[in-house]
Amino acid sequence: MRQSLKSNLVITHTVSRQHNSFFHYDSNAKTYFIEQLQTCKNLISATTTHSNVVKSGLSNDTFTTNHLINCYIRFLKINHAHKLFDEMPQRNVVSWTSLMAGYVTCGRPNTALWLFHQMQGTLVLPNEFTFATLINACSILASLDMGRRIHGRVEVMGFGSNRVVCSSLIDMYGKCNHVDEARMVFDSMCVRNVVSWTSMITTYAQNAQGHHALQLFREFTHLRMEKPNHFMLCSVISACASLGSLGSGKVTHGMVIRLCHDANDVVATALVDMYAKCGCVHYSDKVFRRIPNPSVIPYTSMIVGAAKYGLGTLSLQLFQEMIDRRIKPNDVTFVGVLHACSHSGLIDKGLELFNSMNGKYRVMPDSKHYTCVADMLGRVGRVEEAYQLAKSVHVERDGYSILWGTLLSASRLHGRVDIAFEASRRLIESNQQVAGAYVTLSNAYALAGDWENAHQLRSEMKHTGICKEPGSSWIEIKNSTYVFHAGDVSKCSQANEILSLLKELKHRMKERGYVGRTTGLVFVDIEEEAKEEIVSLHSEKLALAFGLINMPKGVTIRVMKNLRMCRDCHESFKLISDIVERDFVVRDVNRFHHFKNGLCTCGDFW
DNA sequence: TTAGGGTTAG
Repeated sequence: MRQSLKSNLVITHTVSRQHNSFFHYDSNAKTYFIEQLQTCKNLISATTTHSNVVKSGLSNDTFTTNHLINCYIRFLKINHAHKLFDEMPQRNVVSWTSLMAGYVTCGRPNTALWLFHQMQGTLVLPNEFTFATLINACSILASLDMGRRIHGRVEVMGFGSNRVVCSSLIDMYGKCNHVDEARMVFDSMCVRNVVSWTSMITTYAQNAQGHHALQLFREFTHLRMEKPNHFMLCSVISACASLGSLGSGKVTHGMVIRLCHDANDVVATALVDMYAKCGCVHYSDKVFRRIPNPSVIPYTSMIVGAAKYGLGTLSLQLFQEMIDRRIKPNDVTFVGVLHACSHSGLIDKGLELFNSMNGKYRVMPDSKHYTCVADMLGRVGRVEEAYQLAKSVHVERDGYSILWGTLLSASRLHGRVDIAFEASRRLIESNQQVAGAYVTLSNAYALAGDWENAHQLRSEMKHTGICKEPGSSWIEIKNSTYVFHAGDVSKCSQANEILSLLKELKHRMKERGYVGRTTGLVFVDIEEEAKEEIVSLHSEKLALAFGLINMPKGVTIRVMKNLRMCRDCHESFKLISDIVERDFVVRDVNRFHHFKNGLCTCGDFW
């Protein structure tokens, strides 16, 4: 790399002879070079200017060299930047911080931390820019220990109230899954801005605390200090998705449109994901089709959404479409298409895609893909093949438990107690998913009629104090959330109604040829997992059924005609109408817009 | 008068 830099300089030296007016240092030349470095559009221009800087005798000037370093970093030429840094007679805090930030940008956060270690051996002191960069490196690495140590230095050196440093700290603690520490930093801030609020909202959203994320977003909007930007809206949409909260998701979508962020691809991708997770893949598709040139991420989001909804053919069509448009799939895309094949019974196609991953698409299969294939084979009863696959691959710690957990479920489902036993043994030995492994193995014994072993395992769990938290699932109906815990319907006021509905659904599904995963075991005390399964299995259909009961179609659209909405709201309504069904729109608009004498005075959806 | 923070798919 260093050799190529020299070559470039030789070439550009020849070129620059044509207009060699910068052989001597003067301040105008310096200003000109800096402007060139800040605005140059390609590496050739950068190296040409570099050559002229050298000829003009400015190569020892710290300020100009810092600009050169940052210019090379802009083109991701970190080795060029580091060589310049090494050759500097005098480096200041900007030189150090620029190079550290460059390494973070180039995906080498560890080198940035190593540079900080080197810097501590000099007389140059770090400033708030340096700390923000270092904390960002810790965030990427999810290195809590290093992050805490740098936080300590931040406080000692008096940068603890800097807004940018604090926002980085919130993000770092969030990425390390330490929500309380992130909140402590957030609460300690005297002045916050949209970035600090976004960091905290994102922390909640990414740590399964969607309700807290939405609550904080409400607080932010009530303050009316700044408008939410696309970063914040993305996190809010993501929180709605994690909660499966369609109502909040649609309201946030309305806000996205009103604040003119609907053309942002990242926001649109978040919406695609949110609608799919809320069970409205049809809306996902509408949002997706409005993205002019979707990259691999929106495509993958749509592929995964369709896959989870059982629309395997749609997933595969989208996959083919992106290949035709020369968009390169990545590892996540393959998780999506394999998942689609698995859930739609497209085994041959799934195996064909899996086998072509490396050769045709240059994506190396990893534990996620092995698990998808094991799941795909297991679902159709090809448990032996799934078992052979799992035994033949080497996977890391987390991937290992997921892969063998999948094998355990498949073997239990198809009565292969031998494989279930081995999968459980592997999980218990690896000290992961231990309680789940005990319960599933116990169920496998019960399914095979081996009640003695089933009870013995349960006794063992009691004696050793292994306890599995009951699973739960939830649905949101008309802005209320209904939570179901495995094996406990007593807290639900509509238990009888729900159970009779489940029976009815099960009956109809059987009529259509559905073969249940659970049999008479479902209502035996020992089988809490089985109950969990039946509740989660039907929750989506339950939501639909409740929808039919409690949300009749035909909420009159005439109401809208009597209302005069402000122009913004009217535009929002028109756009949303294009995306979602009308009866929902009417409810949403009536609920979240404020009307006075038939005139919309709405300033905010919230 | 150069360097720093928050977003989307599994």
